[in-house]
Amino acid sequence: MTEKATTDQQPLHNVRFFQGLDSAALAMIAQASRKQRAPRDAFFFTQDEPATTFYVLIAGQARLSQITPEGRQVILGFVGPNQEVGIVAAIEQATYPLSLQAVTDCEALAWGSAALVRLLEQYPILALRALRMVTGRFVQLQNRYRELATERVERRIARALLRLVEQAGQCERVGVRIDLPLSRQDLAEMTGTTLYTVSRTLSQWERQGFLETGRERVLIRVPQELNRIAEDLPEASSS
Amino acid sequence: MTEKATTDQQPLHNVRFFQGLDSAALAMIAQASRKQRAPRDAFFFTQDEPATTFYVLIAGQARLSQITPEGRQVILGFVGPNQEVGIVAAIEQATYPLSLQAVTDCEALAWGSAALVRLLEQYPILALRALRMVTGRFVQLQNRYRELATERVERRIARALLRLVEQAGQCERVGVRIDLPLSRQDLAEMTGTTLYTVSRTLSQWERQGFLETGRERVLIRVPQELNRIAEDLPEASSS
DNA sequence: CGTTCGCTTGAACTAATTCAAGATAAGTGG
DNA sequence: CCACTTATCTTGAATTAGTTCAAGCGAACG
Repeated sequence: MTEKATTDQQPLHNVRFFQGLDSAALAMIAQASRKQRAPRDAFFFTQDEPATTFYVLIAGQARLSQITPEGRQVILGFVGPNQEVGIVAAIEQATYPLSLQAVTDCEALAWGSAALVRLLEQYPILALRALRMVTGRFVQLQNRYRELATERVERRIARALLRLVEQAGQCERVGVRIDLPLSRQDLAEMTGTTLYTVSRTLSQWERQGFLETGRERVLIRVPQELNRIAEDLPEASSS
Repeated sequence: MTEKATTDQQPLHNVRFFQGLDSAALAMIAQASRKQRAPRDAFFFTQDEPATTFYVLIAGQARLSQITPEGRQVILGFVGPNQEVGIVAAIEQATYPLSLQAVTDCEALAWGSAALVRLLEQYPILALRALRMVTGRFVQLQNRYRELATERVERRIARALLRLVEQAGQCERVGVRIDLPLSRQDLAEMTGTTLYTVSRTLSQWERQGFLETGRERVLIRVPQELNRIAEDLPEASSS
């Protein structure tokens, strides 16, 4: 399941968390990692288990989610190539506050808590980098919280799709495809609604020609229209 | 409006952020601060303005809130004595992601960005402490996000009240009073609902004898009942 | 080739919002 | 101290956005 990482291709220099470190440092850091693969649907870690590992995703997409006591799932977001996750492993006694599950086959570099803490001590800039990272995520989550508290479902779905375009958009001839398996249920769990409402909303948009959908597949033909819905702009007039 | 802080009473040793530092260090840190007062309703800082200052509240309670583009307010939480806020000032070029407004007369210690960064460098443990702090807040916010996405209004209001008891609960003869001016509108903005729904819900609870309310005032007589509603426990039987 | 899984759609329902009107309490100035 | 003003709170009635339930469709999969 795990193997020593190859250092000869420097996969870390695209990772924002490590940006600014020189090649020697990156090589050292990569050396301390182990490569880990996770097939689709496998969990990197699950909510409430001790936080022992920090990951940088190399390939694939993974889902950050929480399960409510009643068994309902809430999707907090996705992690893609060159994104890091699990900084909480730097904190002693911490447990993961959510689960990370591969939605496509994934490949990641992994560091244990001890190694991570050593890195933070050895390269003090990383501690500040980590702080900036978590703060950034915090701000994003705040905005989503506000969105959930104040916006209608339709707009929340539009926003979720636009975020997914940023995260995993793949340009096609006729628009942008969201390059990960995405069910109606997933979208519902991302926006705090039900799969029925998502289905109805997507159907409507499909009728209007904004997008095309299929089984776990969304292709956005006219992102501007989604943007208009998300931002409450006036409808484009033909004059 | 601001004056040099007095160091002779060491107000910092109760602040979790500085916990573990020796008295000499605390004195040094206090020396670098300035004392700042804010009368009720004054803003320490507002959303989107450059983050220049890190605060530790000494006295009073202040409200963290965001305003939506449409002008609706969302309350993210409260800050009380010995709690710190504005670590984002350590990040260059950052702006505050929300506003901090005094809800009672407040007194705080303040450090500018430069001083804060110097502290983080001088006492490396503080960087890790800051990381832990933000991570902790992040986890809390995640849970509230999940709550908002999955729970009914009644339960969200009960949870908000219980959190306020933790934050600003004052024991009275007949129960716990929430020791800050708290309108129905405030509670609505904390729970993503309307002031009407909050009013109806509190009225119902008052009829049931769980609490007493007044103008901007809530006294919780039977916290266990709120807890029952918040956690969906069975109703207490008299057997 | 049948079964599973994801998706759609209609119809009934309901939790919560919105609107409206009045009650209550707190400040303000004469 | 009282009248006046303002802000908060309450409650009913109408409305609605979104949920829930149910039934059926169609593509993928072993």
